[in-house]
Amino acid sequence: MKTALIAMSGGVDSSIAAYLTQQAGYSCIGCTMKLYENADANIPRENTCCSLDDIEDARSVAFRLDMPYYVFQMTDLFREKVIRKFCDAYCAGRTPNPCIDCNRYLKFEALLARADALHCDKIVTGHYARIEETDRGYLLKKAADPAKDQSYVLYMLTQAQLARILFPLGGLQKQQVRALAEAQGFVNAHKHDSQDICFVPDGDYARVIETQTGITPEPGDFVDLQGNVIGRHDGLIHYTVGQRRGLGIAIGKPAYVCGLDVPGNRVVIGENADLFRRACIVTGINWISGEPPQEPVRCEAKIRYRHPGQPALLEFTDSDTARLTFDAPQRAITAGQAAVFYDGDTVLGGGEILRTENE
RNA sequence: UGGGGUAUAGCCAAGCGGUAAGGCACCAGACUUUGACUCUGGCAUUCGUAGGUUCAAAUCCUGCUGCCCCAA
Repeated sequence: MKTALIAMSGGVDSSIAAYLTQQAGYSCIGCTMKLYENADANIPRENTCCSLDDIEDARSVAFRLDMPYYVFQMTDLFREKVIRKFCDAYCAGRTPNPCIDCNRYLKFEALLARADALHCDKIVTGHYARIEETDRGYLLKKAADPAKDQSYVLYMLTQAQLARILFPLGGLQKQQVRALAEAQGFVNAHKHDSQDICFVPDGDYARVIETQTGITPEPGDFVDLQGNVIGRHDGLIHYTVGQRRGLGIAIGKPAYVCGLDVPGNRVVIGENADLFRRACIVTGINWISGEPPQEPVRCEAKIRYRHPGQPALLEFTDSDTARLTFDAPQRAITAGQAAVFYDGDTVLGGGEILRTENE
């Protein structure tokens, strides 16, 4: 009998992933990765994934499904691979996507190591994405439910990993998942979907950076596109390209962050129209098939989680670096965010946006 | 020191005798497994201040105060 290790957050999705994997005939082990401590902070929080309540929810579901269940202590790894990288990126003027690092290093890399230790054939998560096996390897594809598709945050998966991963929810609609949870009487059938950065309990990510790094951000100048000083800012880490709220700049029309000048400790302000760029450089590219193309590739590219893919041309300049040029200018292409390339429903690969490029 | 102008929410600003537009900012929700964006809602019982005229004043008149400009 095949065995599977299931990552259970305590939410409805991974619970149903566990249920479906069991129904598919796998011998299952449930587990929750404890990524950070927040239970002792006593923060009233509905949307975290590592509180004691969440672990109890996961345990409850595993118990009902009669699965062995473990909690893996991964707070050190999470701090190192996710929180620290998150802080470093912000301090360097970039805007990171911590979910991607968490997936890469924790949900898949670390989990696979645990699966090996437990002699599990597969690992299972509640991600909404599909894996398809073909004679030329595995394909990573968008989920059937476009509203819940998470293929964007999975662009870093390798063929070796894809061979051992199951995404039981990839072909389902969210509604179906909820209905299944209700039918099974799972405690979390109506639990709120997770959202926001899990280790930032109140949305104040800047404070997390300050406490984690011990660095107090230096206030500096807001400048317009001509370089005129138009105000004072609270420190670079509070801002990201495209941001409008929280600037406190009243110039009669909406003001947006158009750029971060790290050496000058300045935040450049402009209008919405000033945010559009056609091209950027993407580095650290993972190509799902394992063989990056030699020729330029037409694709649809997403430059943030909830970006509708837009047609673009991808030209590699290096084995893991490429220039991405959109057919039409895109708003707020931001360094640190991931660019993910698609061919229809299929994820070709992705990487981190290094900078925008002028044409 | 004369002469002129102007004072409306945090900022800009409409209003010109009939009982406070709008924009920006801000706040709160919604949306969202990243940061953002976006959307919806809220936001001056009061118009520098003290009086006066009037049924009725932010709107007219007078004093005072602040700021701006010109002349010295």
